[in-house]
Amino acid sequence: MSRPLEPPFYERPVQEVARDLLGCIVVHGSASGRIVETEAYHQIEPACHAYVGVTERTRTLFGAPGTAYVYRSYGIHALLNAVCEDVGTGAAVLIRALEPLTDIDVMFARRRVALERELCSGPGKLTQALGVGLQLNDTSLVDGPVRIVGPATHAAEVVTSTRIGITKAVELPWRFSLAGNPHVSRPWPRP
DNA sequence: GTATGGATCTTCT
DNA sequence: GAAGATCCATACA
Repeated sequence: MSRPLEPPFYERPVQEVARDLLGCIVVHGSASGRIVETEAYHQIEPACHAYVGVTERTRTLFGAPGTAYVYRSYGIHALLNAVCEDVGTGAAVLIRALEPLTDIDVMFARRRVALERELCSGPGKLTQALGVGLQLNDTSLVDGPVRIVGPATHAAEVVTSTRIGITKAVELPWRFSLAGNPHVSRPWPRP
């Protein structure tokens, strides 16, 4: 049986949630994909948007656990996060990569790429493939329109490494991915 | 295969 | 006015 993850799942340390989200499924309409890569962000470290406190942009980050935080990156891309921990705490898990499961033909139509591994292998790519946009900011990941369902179904080891694309707090090992999965956004660092 | 720069716009200083 | 949790096309090796 699979069902949407409930708020208590998100109301835990954000690093635990990031690790446990691997293998769960993101669903939007009839399109879905398995989470294979995540990153944790928390207000205590400067790479997180919430580090500067509550602003119009970051308000969602301090909201209820299990809420979607969608924001625009580099003026072009929409990035999907799952808000974690208590109300009033700015913490979220960035969904960085998915393994496409259903409605793959629709994803190809949205993405206009040739290879399946190019559909969702990056945080800006997967939102485009799923049709997730900024209008879904501050919506529920429990009741939809975008849902994350569990329990996790995968047999792979979880690899921990450092986060990607940031300039502050780069040393924190808060990136989690499934070992050997071809749909991750970047290869893993050498052992 | 790796390297570089452009696109494009919100947010905060 | 500058920077940013990115992606893609293009150039070169």
